[in-house]
Amino acid sequence: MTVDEQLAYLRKGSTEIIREEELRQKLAHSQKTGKPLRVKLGVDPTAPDIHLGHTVVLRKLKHFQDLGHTAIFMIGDFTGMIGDPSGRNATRPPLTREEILANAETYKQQVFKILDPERTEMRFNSEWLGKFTGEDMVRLCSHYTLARMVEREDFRNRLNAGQPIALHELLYPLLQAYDSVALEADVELGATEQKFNLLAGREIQRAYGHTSQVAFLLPILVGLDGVQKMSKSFNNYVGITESPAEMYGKLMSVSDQLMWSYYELLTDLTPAELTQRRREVESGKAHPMKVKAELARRIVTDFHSAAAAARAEQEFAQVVQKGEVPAEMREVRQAKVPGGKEKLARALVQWAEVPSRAEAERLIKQGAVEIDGKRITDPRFEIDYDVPREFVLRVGKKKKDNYFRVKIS
RNA sequence: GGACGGGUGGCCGAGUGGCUAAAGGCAGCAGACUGUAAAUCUGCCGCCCCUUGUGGGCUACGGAGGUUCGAAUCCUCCCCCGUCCA
Repeated sequence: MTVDEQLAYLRKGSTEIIREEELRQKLAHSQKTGKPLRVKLGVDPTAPDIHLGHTVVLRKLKHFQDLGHTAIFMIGDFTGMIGDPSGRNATRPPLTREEILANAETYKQQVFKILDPERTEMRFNSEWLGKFTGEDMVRLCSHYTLARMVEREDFRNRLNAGQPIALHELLYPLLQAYDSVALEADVELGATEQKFNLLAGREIQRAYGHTSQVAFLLPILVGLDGVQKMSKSFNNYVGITESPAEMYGKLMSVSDQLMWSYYELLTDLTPAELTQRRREVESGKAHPMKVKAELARRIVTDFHSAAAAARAEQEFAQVVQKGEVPAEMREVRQAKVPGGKEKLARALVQWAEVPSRAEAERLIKQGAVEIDGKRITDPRFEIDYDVPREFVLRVGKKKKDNYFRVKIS
């Protein structure tokens, strides 16, 4: 591949590359010397489970790997004690060492679903930051000014709004920047909200006599709600370890509009293929639902397999679209009790993980509970434990995970 | 260190002695509609108990005490946040 072809390949799906010319030079230099670029991605160990939102940037890192470069997946176990202030409007309490390590471990197990382990350098920033002396810290801080720091949008907003900013939060960008020095990064990837941090990296690298990294920015994936960024705390995410059925169902539930952004950021369709699909939908040649199904299938295939995706699709059509009972469902066992019976509401808490009895009664009254296809609306309904039998229970919307096979024996 | 303002349910935010499990909004959940959705409409939205009722009980307005028949609301002390001054 020529340098220009490489550049085009990398550019897809990116928001901004600062500066693109520098990236071109770095790519050219790498090609000439045969020395791969060091491409850094740092993650905060505060959100242990990886969801599709994280994969946007991971996929880009993979693209660099595809071109033969070195991916550095850095877990900010040290900076995790601070928590990235990006996009946040309140100070968050520092995590404990144990929490951080546990989270980091989870990350480790998940990223290789996308990255090639052979070409990945897995690092922890406590490796160098843990050894930082007071003197090192003072020296690092001397390279930046308060005015510059407060320039940053989220700090400025919080300051203006009279919200607290703890001093250690100011350290975050500096430490992240120093990571680039320690790792000798040529490129750092990040979501757009990371712009400030990545640019700080460029300056700090220069201050330490290194060449500046290229700041490579990618869009933030919008969550399933179509409004907020995908995040576990908004509960609008698709985790990459979720079951095929769950993933498929969630992806099918995104709005028609949102699916295009998912196509762009979560699949390897070329820009041309993307435009084609869009045209087909707009002209009525293709049904949006079919196109969405393809998206769901592709993503499930990435994290599971084509077979799993096909099964999920079939199941979805059956359960959700036709309202049929799924082929497989979770089983719940209940011992037979002679003459025994129990309020359905109480049983739901136990069987279907309904959070409370009050909630269970609410669901019943609202018509969200079915036994063998028959809707139960009486909150006083009792389940008989006297006779051994089995039945199908549905709690909540028609989707696979809401069905249970209850066996009384 | 001082002066002033503030801390309310997952979040935002009303409420200044009883009518307040606490307005309103957001988020969430369920139902209807649909192409899976989205949008829209409707209902729900602290927990527990039952005889499911304009039912009973418990917990809740930063924390601990106190005043009162009764406190998110008043008093005292403490903790936390912000602004200004030093």
